Amino acid sequence: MISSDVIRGYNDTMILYMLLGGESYGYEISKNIRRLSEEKYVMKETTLYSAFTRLEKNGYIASFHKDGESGKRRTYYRITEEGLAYYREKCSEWQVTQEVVNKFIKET
Amino acid sequence: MISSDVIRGYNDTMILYMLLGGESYGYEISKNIRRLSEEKYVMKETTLYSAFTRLEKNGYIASFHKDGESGKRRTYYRITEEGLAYYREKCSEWQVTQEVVNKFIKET
DNA sequence: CTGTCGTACTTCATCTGTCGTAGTAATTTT
DNA sequence: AAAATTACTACGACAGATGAAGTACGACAG
Repeated sequence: MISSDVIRGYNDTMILYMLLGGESYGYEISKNIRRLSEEKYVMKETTLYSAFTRLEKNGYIASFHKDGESGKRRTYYRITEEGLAYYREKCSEWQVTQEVVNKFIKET
Repeated sequence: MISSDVIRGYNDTMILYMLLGGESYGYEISKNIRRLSEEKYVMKETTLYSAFTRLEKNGYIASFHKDGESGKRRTYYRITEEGLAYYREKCSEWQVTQEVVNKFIKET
């Protein structure tokens, strides 16, 4: 199991990635992350929802409601331009991070 | 610059790696990390020293003093068997982490 | 012989993000 | 009708990173 301290800096990025394909909402994103990671990473509910608040506060995502849906009050999110820019930044940061950390890793 | 949240889970691992080559002390480790990462990562002093306390408390490193040294009170550390085991664990965890995170990263 | 720089730490207080616990409430499945 | 799943929200605790500040020794310049 992956320790959360490692992933810490990438929860937001994962969520943003999930929104690249179009709007979505908490539960769906959560399941998709789980599926995409092949069950290797499961984001905790509280982590997920607090990430939404943070991301929205930073202007990286925008929330809205769909009326006409059945009674489940879902909050949908879409990624913003700023969010996309931030995502891209994080992607290139990740490349550097990998390079750096790999220098401290002994194979086998 | 690499954000600290990403590295968070690997500061301890980096320190342990530095001790694989033999005993060392704070300032030296710090400089070596800096050098090995090609200036891409500089561990903050407070982070480094609080990591030492944690690592020692967990039995992953052991501290000692060399007498006969000039008046600079250096605290030396060496890695323990448990520390080595922990380091190896972290290394294989890192492989999984990379695989997982990479699924959420779009190239270019 | 004084001041500055580099070495080698320590203490303390703060912040951020994660996570456990718990609770609400609707819909779907059994 | 009960149980499970969906879809959240609130609250409090905790760990690790960090900024700011301070201590103290040695070397070296001016």
